[in-house]
Amino acid sequence: MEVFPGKILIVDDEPDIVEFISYNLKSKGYLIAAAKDGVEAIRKAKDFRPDLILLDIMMPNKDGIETIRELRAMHEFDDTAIIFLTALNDEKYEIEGLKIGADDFISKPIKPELLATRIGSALRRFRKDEEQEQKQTFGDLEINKTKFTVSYKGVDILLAKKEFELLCLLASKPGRVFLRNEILQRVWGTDVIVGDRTIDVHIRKIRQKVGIDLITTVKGVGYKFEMS
Amino acid sequence: MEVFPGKILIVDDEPDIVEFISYNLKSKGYLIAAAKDGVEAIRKAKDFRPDLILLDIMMPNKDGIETIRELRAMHEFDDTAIIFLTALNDEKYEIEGLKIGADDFISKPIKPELLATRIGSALRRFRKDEEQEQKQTFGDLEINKTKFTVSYKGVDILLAKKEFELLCLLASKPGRVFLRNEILQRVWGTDVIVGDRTIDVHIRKIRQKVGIDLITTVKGVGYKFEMS
DNA sequence: CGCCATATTACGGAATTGTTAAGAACTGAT
DNA sequence: ATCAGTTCTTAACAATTCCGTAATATGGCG
Repeated sequence: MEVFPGKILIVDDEPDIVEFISYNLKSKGYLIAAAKDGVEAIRKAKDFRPDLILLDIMMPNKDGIETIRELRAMHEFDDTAIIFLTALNDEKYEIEGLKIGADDFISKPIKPELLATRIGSALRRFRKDEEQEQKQTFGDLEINKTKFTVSYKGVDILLAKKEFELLCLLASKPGRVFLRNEILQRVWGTDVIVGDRTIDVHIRKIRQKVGIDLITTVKGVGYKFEMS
Repeated sequence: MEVFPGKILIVDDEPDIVEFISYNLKSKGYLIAAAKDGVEAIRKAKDFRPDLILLDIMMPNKDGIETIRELRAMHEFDDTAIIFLTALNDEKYEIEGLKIGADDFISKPIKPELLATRIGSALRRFRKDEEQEQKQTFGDLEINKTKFTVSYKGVDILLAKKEFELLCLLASKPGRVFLRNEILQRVWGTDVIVGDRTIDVHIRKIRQKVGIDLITTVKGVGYKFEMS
C-alpha cells in the first residue's frame, strides 16, 4: 500500500450495493466510508472528509438531490467531487443534479471498470494539492487545517474541535458577516439543534484563547472575522 | 540547490508553451529538453533520458497518444514518468491515456504551482523503485523503514510491528492530523475490524517506549506526529 | 429606566481518550 | 507438538476534555 489514491464516501440505502462498490474500491486502495441515507451521509462526510462522494439518488430520509444541495450549501465540501448513482435512463435527475453541483453520473447496474475510471478522472479534476497543507494566514495569525492548529505570532493556540471549526468558518470569508443561523447550520449541521447561546460561548472561548480581537460581533445579525 | 531534482522533456508544438513551462521548471532546478512533435520527442528521449516527459496530446506529425504508445512499447522508458497536457475537459483522452501508460494529466491553461507539485509527486512515485535506505530523522529520533528500527539519541527502541507501522504512518506527514478512521484503514487494512480502543493502546505503547511526547492527540479528530 | 441582544461564568452530563490487565493469537525454538 | 515469550486485541474502568445550558452580568439604545 504505497500511495493512497483517496477517500471515498459511499451513500446508498441498499447494503448489497454498498458492499459491492466498497469491495471494488478497496481493492484499488481507496479508503472507504459508507452511509445509508442523506442524513447519515452529511454527518459522516463531516468527519471522514472524503475526496469524493458516491451518492445514490433514491434514498429514504433525505434523497440524493436534497443531500447534494445541502452539501454544496455548506461550502465545506467545495473541494469534494460528487458522483451520482442513478437508475438507468433517469435523465430528469441528471439535469437536475448537474445544476446543483454533481460532477458526474454513473448508472446502475454498476460496472467496476467504468466506476474506477470515472472516479479516477473525477478525483484528478478535483485534486487539491494533497501534498501541500491547507493553511491561511492573516497577519500574525495562522490557521492550518491540515494540522488542526492555530497560531498567533508563532505561538500555538490549542482550540477544541468546535472552536476550530467555528473559527475556520468565519475565517473562510474574512469580513463577511455570518448569520447565527448560518453558523449553526454549517458548524453543527442541519439535524443537530442547539440553543443560541451556545455560539456565544464558543466565540468567547476563541476570543479568550487567541487573546486578540479577531471576531467582531454584529448585533442582531451575527459574527464576522476581521483582523484589527 | 544541492541535489538536482531531475531531467524533464517537454513536448509541445507551441513554442510559447514550451518556453513558458521551460522557464518555470528551470527556475526550480530541473534540466530541460524540448521537442515539437512526437517524432522528435522519441528521438530526444533516447539521448536525453529524461526522468519525466510532459507530453501534449494534440500535435502534428504523431499525436500524444501514439507517442506514448511507442514510448511504452520500447521498454527503454519504463522508469520514465509521463504526464499528459490536455485541453480542459478532454476526458476521452484521459481514459485512453491512462490505459496506455500515462501517469497523470494536467489541463491547460497551465498553472505553474500545480505543474510543479504534480511533477514532484510523479517523480517521487517513480523514484521509490530505486532502492535506497528509507529513513527519516526528526531531531534525535530516527526511523529506518528498511531496517525496521527506531532510535532516539542513538539508542535503539524496539517497537512491535503494529506500533512501528502506526508510527511510520503518522511520521510520514509530520504535523498532519490522521483521523482515527484513516489510521484504522491504513494500518489495519480495510477488511480487518478492530475496536477503537485498540488504536489508543498502541499509541500508548509507542509513547511509553519512546519516552518523549511525539504523538499529539487531537480530540474528536485523531492523532498527529509532532516533535515538541 | 427597561428592553434586548450579547458576554460571561460555572456546572454537569456526554463524549472521547488514557490506562491497565487479562487472555487470545502468534512466533520461534526445543 | 509443546512451551515460553511476545504481540495484539479487548474489555472494564479511570481520567480528561468538551459541549451545551442556564443563570447572571453587561452594555447599548430608545
